[in-house]
Amino acid sequence: MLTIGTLAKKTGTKVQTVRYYEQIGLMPEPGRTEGGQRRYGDAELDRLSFVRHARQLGFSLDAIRELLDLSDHPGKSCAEADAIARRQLKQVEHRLARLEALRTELKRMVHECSGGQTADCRVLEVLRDHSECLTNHEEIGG
Amino acid sequence: MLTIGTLAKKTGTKVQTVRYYEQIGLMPEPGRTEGGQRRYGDAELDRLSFVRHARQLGFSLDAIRELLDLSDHPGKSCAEADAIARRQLKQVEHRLARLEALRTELKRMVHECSGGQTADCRVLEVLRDHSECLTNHEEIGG
DNA sequence: TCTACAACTTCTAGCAGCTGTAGGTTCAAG
DNA sequence: CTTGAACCTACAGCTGCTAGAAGTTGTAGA
Repeated sequence: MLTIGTLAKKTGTKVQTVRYYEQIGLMPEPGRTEGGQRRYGDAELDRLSFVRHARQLGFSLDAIRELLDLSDHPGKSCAEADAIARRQLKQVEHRLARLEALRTELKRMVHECSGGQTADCRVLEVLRDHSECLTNHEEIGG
Repeated sequence: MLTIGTLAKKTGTKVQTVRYYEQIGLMPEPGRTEGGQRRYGDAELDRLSFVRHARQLGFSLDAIRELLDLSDHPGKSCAEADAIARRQLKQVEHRLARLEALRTELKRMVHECSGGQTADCRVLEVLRDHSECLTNHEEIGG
């Protein structure tokens, strides 16, 4: 039986985060000691590892909820899990494209800065005048 | 003189966001009509455009605050603005590297999914077992 | 067995950067 | 003068945690 601290350490999670996952129903309510402290078994360890790994791959908590549900029903079609992963892949590729455009623009800004006074700063100038950009970056980006 | 709605439309911002920027001191308190409605001039339009453009390039509101301050003092050295932009470029490049690793992993997951039952789903399997990953993705990523 | 103290407990608030809603007021066109 | 879109304030909510306060439990060493 693992304490919440041990479970957290084993999965690279903060204790508060484990409790948060329990609160939002992503982790089950675990058994407790007489004094009221949480104790976990291997099933919970596996589940939390799954969650953390999916988070590392950028899945949202909602997506993870779906994936966990699918994982809990081995007879279901794999298609749904596949769709979720594909959706995530699309998102990642979309963000990649955006970031690449941003990198280009930032590089250009930085490159053109001659190091004088802010009155002539290319960085500020580009920010002031959108028309100087080579790419469109309409969406909020990060 | 522009209403807040017109200002918002011209800069691709939501009305609430403009008020939010005012609240956090990123935008100045504008003049008001007798009835209490905000009215903006060209200076505010320029400033908001600057802010939005910087947001699109992924700068944080704090970074933007600094950039605005530099922009307001044309005699200052350009070095600070340059440093902020370089910092931002570094962040973008870091995120790019992460996302590229994620894309690789997601592609592999999706590619290997044969479309059967969830019991044999590669997507879920990979999530369950981190050791199947080719890359390390320790940080939270997206 | 006692003591010390790390680790646990709940509760609440805060972070970024907005976004949405409720309930009311103002402005401008017809 | 009426209508109704757009404005006003104030505050709650979003994601995914994270930090702090104030108090309790578990366990190792003396």
